[in-house]
Amino acid sequence: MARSLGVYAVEGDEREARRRKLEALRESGVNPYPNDFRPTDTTGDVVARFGSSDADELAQLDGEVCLGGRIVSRRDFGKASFLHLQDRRGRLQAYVKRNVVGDEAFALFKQMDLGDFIGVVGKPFRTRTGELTVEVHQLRLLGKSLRPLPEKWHGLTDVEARYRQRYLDTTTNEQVRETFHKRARIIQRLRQFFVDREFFEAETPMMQSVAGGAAARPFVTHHNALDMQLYLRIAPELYLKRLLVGGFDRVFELSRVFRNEGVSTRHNPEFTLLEFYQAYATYRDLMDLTETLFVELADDIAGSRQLSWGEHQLDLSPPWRRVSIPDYVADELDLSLDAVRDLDLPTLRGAADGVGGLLNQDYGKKYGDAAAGYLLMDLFETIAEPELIQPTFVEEYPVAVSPLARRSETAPKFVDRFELFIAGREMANAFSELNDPVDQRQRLETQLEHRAAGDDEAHAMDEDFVRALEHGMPPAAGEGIGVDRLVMMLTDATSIRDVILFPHMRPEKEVPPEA
RNA sequence: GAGCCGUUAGCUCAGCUGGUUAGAGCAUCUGCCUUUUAAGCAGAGGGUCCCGCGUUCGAUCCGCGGACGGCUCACCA
Repeated sequence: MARSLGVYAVEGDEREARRRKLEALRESGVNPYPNDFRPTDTTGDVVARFGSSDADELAQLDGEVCLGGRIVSRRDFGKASFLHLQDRRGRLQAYVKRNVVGDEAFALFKQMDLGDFIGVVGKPFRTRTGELTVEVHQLRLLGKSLRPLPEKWHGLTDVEARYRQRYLDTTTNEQVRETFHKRARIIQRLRQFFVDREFFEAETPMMQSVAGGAAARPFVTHHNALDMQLYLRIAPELYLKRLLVGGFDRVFELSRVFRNEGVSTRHNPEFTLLEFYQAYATYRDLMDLTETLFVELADDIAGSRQLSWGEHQLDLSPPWRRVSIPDYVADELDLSLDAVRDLDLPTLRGAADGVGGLLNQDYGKKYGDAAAGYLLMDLFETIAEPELIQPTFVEEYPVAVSPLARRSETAPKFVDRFELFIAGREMANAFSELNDPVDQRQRLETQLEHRAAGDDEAHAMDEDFVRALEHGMPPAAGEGIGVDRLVMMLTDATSIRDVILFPHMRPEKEVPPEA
């Protein structure tokens, strides 16, 4: 305790001053935290109504406006003061004069600080400099703030503080608020897009006894009453397909999944995934749908199909480029297309030598075509991904890396699948769904072999899922879209933490205690 | 998980080759100020220089270890 007094003496200084004001208010009978004030307007309403009125027009008004918000700046004079009030719609200047509000209210106002929530009633006018301002007739303290706001000019720029104390970031930085408003609108547009097309919105289990549907490590938890291990889902896929079996032939889910993996500018352990499944469609149909969706979003959110994302200038105008993996690899590395399509391991190994530094890392864990499939993917990613800047559908994936996708009828070692790349990032993953239960069981058993051989990201077996397929699933195509990355693209964010309100952080070593 | 960089007042930042008492602006406190908007003027207070160990007569500064963060890479969406 004595120690913390020393450590936090400085901040305590300002907080001490605010506490004293708080006590003084209470002693004079003022409740510093009332909840009986009802604003009838917002700053946005006032600007919309009076933003184009000149000083004379405003002078002839006889109505009042009533606002609630936080004091985010103030400029004091002896017997008057200007302040800016910020609410959900923006900020507006207010002018407090002692001879208007009265001595008592003005004395109270003098005790108010930056960061306090207040309610004001007053009349709009224009200042000498022409700024729309509310002349305050009455004011109330609605919520006392005991800690200082970040510096007014630079705002809060310390990245760590911005993420850990997002409330300060959003209070201070208008752009950040805008980004999250855009995110909310994107979520709504996504939902509406699928509802409009008669997709059923599903809510499937977040806690699963088998974490299926993707290749990723799950978070593990425990259910006490049932004394059983549960996993946070890594994907909703297997449940959404059960719904295809169950008669919902168009379904989607838009919510959180959890993957126990690294944190980076592109990864957060929990992230938002949109998955949708459409019966009687193929992955090719979903290409068209995806183009339509992205273009609608770009038009609405960014106002253009020409986007700037970090260092890249993007053009989302359809149709987008399509690239076949075996074609591309054979062409770029001057290999026999037949050998590549046949997943000929010696051919691919030889090519890997040429690419350099990419040989047999842990392909020993996999067998036969699987090893060749993984190798082909590594080859492709190494040589092609850096140039997948403009929207590109990459297609023809090896069966081994796609255990839930439908086998191609023309190239049986490949599946009917695409991934969408933009700015080198994977934005979507889609395929014609495997609805052959015999093939599905076999594929998952192969995954189990990989798992037994040490690949802890191999897919798990889900017996009930296979049983569901045995009851019959309509032919369908499904897709997953990484919503956070989509938001990043549409808001020109380079870190996923800039589009997630409360990104994952290590715990602080100590939160400063009460002084 | 690896590499590089960073951490100084509540906030934004200076701080020379290791040398007396670590500075500025904003914020806070006191006084003045009724059209300001990074308001102004005068004054005051506020620091475990991220933590620990070491080197040194002496460390915010150099070395080692650690914590947290950023970027890049790896895994992935």
